[in-house]
Amino acid sequence: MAPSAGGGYVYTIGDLADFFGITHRALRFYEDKGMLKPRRVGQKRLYSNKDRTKLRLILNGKQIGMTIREIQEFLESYELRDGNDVQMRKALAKIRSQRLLLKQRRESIEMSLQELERVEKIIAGMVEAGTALDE
DNA sequence: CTTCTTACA
DNA sequence: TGTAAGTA
Repeated sequence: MAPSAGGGYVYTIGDLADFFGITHRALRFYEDKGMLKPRRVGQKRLYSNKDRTKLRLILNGKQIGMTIREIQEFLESYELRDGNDVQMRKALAKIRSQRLLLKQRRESIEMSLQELERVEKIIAGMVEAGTALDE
């Protein structure tokens, strides 16, 4: 992470990828989607602290279950600095619906687990009793 | 289809 | 870097 003339830090694509634990390809993917616009110096991309913040927003968005399109919209209003309230309300709604979704999945998984356990006991009992052997 | 990852040239 | 194939 090299400091720029202005005092702000700049990052290479590898710096950011390592920092956030993603690949350079993901960064290019987001760039193709117009969510990141790193400054170019020749071939190289140089990311500013602002880019880093945007990437964090993208990753946070992913974590709460936003689609790329939703994140794009979120970033748009973030950049425009308007609709901040609306923006946060939407994010909050997304968080709540995602929590509900994950809880439902957990319920479903727990039911599957219980069913598996039930069947496992039956089969284990058969094996132990020799009932499973066909003869 | 979406959202990347991996890999090759 | 473009592309293609694989993934979940």
